[in-house]
Amino acid sequence: MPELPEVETIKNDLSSEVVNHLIESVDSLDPRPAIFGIPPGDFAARVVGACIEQLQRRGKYLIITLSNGLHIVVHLRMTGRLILARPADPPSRLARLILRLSGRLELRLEDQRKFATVSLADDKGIEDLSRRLGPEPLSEGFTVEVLADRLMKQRRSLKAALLDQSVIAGLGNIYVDEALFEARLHPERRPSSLSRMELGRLHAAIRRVLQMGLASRGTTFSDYRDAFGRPGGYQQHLRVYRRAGEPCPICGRPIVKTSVAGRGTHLCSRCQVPG
DNA sequence: TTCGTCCTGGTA
DNA sequence: TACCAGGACGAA
Repeated sequence: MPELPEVETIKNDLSSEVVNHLIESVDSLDPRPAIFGIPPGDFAARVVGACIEQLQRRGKYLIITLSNGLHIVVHLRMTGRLILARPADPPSRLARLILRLSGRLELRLEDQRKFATVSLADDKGIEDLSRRLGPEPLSEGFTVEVLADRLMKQRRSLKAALLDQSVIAGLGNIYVDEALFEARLHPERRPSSLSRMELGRLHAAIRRVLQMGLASRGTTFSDYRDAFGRPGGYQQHLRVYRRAGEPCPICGRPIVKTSVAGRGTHLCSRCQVPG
């Protein structure tokens, strides 16, 4: 599941490889178009001939800025991958969209479960997208005060609030479970019940797990790969996610798997006490 | 605010 | 063979 650290890793990998390359042609390989809002032919007509100027990440979105003023917006959802390849490399059966670039380079969107989305946006479209999303948790502006302000308005569970991209951008199920364990907060706590000290712990935990995930180049269970097709390494450092039955690294009690906000949720029932 | 939907491979 | 995994969005 590509979350902030995974998308950031892909963005960094791709930036050094595809910036200043021309899009020479586009191949849409799925009868059900991966491209949202525009017929595949129109998509090709609007991007072929443009140069890739910049790659950015906003939340879990990867934004490819072109020389013609348009942006290709990619969301990998659960199983999407953006892989760099050479034309001679045989395409994976999972390939859905191929951008053929100058310099005999290809950028391929592969997706087992076909949830990934690609769309085209102008500057205003990117502004609208960004406005819909909450703050970037690794930015300087993401202070304890900002976190407190955004959580105080929430009435649902802490986990549901943290998964909402309009509250904070970039967190998904893995890093939310890890951050809540790190902060010793139960996922079903009401956000408004958090003390100043607990908010401080949560703020530090969110940043810490994301930074560690980034340092490990993301988390791979089965699907996630970086732009070169390599798995990440953070799964070896996870403390609760997918570790049900294993001893809590702090107190030794078995990690429990339950369901919160409709998502599989992993926690230590001794270290993370409901408020 | 919660649930169903999209989708397919892996697992019980 | 049925169910589970889950990001985002629309419906109830």
